[in-house]
Amino acid sequence: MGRSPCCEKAHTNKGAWTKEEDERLIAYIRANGEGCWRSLPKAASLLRCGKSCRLRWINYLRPDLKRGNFTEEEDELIIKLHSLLGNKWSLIAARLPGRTDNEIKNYWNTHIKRKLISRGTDPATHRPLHEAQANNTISFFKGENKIVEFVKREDERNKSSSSSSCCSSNSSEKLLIWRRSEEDDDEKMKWRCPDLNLELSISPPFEKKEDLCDYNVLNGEALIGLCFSCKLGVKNSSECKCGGVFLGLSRGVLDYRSLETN
DNA sequence: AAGTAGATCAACCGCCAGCAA
DNA sequence: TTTGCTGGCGGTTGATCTACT
Repeated sequence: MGRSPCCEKAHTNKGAWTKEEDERLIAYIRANGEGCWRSLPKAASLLRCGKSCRLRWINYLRPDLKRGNFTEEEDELIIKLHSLLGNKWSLIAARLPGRTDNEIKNYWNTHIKRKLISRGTDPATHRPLHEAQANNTISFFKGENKIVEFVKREDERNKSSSSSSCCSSNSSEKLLIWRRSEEDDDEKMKWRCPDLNLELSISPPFEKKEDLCDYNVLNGEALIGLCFSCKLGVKNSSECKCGGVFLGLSRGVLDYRSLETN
């Protein structure tokens, strides 16, 4: 038995939206807010699937969308976030105000992939192309799920919290690489990246600094004092331990050197 | 001007997680 | 615990645009 359709397909329009449909959808959401997408088409007199309405609103009609070309800063932020989160477009989009997951996904596939390849970087692994080709079993590092879970959790928390931030609220963020080894709460936060090959020509040796909640190494310089959550660029984090000392994105680089391996 | 190839991006599809009954 | 519904997500498609011959 097949899956039942999300809505009545026989009487719905498909393809590009007309101006009139857009206007109806905007008018309805302005008047009633984003409610139940399934019932919205009928309520708004639209011959569209609820999913289609949601997509149209989120990706195109929402008033807070930023249209136009991506800036160089946005490019770099996307690259950094992708290197950390993988193809989690919605999480990446959450850190680029006014951009949608669909937009970023398209932009990645049409522009950034090529840009990285031209730099000699494998867009899938963010490692030098010749290494990626030499290694047939490329995998994203195993810490990814922990990171994604953490970011999702903090995003959810921030949605329901309007309290002041312990960290910078500038969301063109500050994604820095971190290392984390919690001695007292290891089930919750301890993670490693054991399958990362750190024998990289670009990598100076890992240098351990004691008695700091976190740090990373940037261009050979130790950046001290950032907690795990701040290095993720997560606002209002319950995990924040550093008190919000924050470094600008312009200084942030994804640097696997600081990820300890076992 | 016409044809073609490549690039772009809006929209669709199917899967999955969360939730309620 | 199971089932069905819904919203959300990522992958993919295909219509349209642009550059080139």
